[in-house]
Amino acid sequence: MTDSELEKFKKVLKDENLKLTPQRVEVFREVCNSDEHREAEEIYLALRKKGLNVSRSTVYRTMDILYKYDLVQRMDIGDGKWRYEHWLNCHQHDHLICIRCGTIVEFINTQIEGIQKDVAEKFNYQLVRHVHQLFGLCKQCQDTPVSVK
Amino acid sequence: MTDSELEKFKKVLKDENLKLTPQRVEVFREVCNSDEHREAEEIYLALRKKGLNVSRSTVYRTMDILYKYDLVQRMDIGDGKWRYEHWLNCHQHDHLICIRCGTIVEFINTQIEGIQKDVAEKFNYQLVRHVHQLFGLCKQCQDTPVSVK
DNA sequence: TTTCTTATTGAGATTGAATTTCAAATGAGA
DNA sequence: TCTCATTTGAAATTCAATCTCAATAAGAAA
Repeated sequence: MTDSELEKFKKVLKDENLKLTPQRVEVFREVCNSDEHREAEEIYLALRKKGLNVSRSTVYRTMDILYKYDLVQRMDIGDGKWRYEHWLNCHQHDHLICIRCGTIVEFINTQIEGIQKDVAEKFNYQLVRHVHQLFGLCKQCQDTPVSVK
Repeated sequence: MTDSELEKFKKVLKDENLKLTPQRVEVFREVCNSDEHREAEEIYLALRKKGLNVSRSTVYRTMDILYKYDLVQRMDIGDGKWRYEHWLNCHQHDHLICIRCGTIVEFINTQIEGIQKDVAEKFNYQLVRHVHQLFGLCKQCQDTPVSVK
């Protein structure tokens, strides 16, 4: 987390009349300093492991704020849990997800973005956002036989 | 629901050593006879409204079977509930979803399918399935002012 | 048709992620 | 420093989905 990122967060809090608390800063720092796509629980545990005592409630509440004000991105891969990733450089991207090991890789394809606009226009929808996830087996999982106990 | 559809369901049950019960048939019929994308609870309530007493548990359990054996399709639009649609003609398609009224429209775009294969190949992923959802405002919602209470 | 075995049903309990409650603590403006 | 609305933490609650278990019913065998 750079100073300018922290400033951006402080500005949002100020603009929204939200207080700058140590807990909120720690949650934001934790999310910024990882490129993973993590669940709130994982972020909570990562903080605890570092000796930072931020309650589970506060982690959930802070993630809501960060998402609401576009400071993090979140995704739902269909298992009932939100996964969060930092959104510092704000590159729109989609995801490739390994159905065996859970590895998530990002991809960008401008051609698809163009087609999405065409599709929305064709159906008279004003496009706001999209979810595009490709599920499959990553190279490593293709090459690893399923373990037999 | 046509006779051939029912036969297909009966065949799956037989092949999997599952019993043909009136409840299972009613659930399957209810799903087949609607083009909506409904939650298990909605399907349960639709059955009750018709005087068919199938328990909530049985609806959930039957939807699991129908999904597992490819007799229905299901989708997650990020609100924590599965939505089911019949899968009789089995056309692969994606969805346009209105973020205000919830209307769901289906679209097919073969060009995107080709690009998806290319992307997966580029990252060495063996593509299994995908989720592609476009969220926006449908024509009607674009034209309807948000009601002020 | 009757018997028998096993799967299925229904009602309620349980699960788990997320949200809410509320008393105590704290940020930040005056 | 004082004040007070906001925030925190712990526990309770929510809600879709799943599980439990006793009672019921499918359907194979006789």
